[in-house]
Amino acid sequence: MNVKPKTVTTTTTNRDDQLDLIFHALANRTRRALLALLAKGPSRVTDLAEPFGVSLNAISKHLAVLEKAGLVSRRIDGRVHHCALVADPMASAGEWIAAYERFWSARLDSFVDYVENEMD
Amino acid sequence: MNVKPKTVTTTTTNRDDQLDLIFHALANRTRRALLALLAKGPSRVTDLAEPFGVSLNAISKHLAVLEKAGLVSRRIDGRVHHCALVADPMASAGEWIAAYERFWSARLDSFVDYVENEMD
DNA sequence: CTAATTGTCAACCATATAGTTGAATGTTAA
DNA sequence: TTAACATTCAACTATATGGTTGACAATTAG
Repeated sequence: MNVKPKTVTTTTTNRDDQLDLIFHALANRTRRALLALLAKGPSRVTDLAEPFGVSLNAISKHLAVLEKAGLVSRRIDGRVHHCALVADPMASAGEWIAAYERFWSARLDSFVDYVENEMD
Repeated sequence: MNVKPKTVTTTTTNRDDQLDLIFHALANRTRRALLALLAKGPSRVTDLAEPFGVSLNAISKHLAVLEKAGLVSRRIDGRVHHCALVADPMASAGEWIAAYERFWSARLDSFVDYVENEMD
């Protein structure tokens, strides 16, 4: 008796925490642009910062936010940090959004119906 | 010459502004829960607030954020405000995310390959 | 060894967020 | 007409955000 498990498999962060972090990370255009850059391949912090009109420090902070959301990984090689895109967490966000797909496909469907019946 | 158009079709908010608003709106679990409620049908503000352990005012503010992002519409009928889900803007966010799908489908693909070749 | 490079840390600032309480507005019901 | 109801507005608090500058630690190059 009283054998309820102590390790509750709390995945450290539950789904809501994770979605909070991911959506928050995506809610900034500079961070989205950083992800777009990383989609072209891994890159050093300085190179990532170069296209933006803000300080290296600001980019460093943005990368920390992305890292916390699991969207960026980092390999430290001497003094240079190589950052890489980790898109997997976006799948969670995408799935969450996809659950609402039927609510916006309706309009499209009626447009399709309209087009399909236009020959009448 | 010098006939460049003056009305640049600035849709008042450009795509980045819109994504900022949408992702920010989604980056809060209470607001996501509100959208989930509204997915079941339109609802009055008071009814929306009832399941949450926060003040009506807090919910009122969350609804304002969702409205600003275009995710909620409101029909005022006397003293009661009827809120409804407007999922369409989610499509933009979904499309943005979908552009990264190939970066996480890789893993899934190799799993599919593995399964498909398991008979060898 | 010294100097330049890479990147973070620390402190600071202005603004935004999420929440509160209390008052105000408008609407419906008794 | 008065009282209850449905919401927002206003003011306030605590914390987070995005940015800055300057210092620091570590690595590499001259």
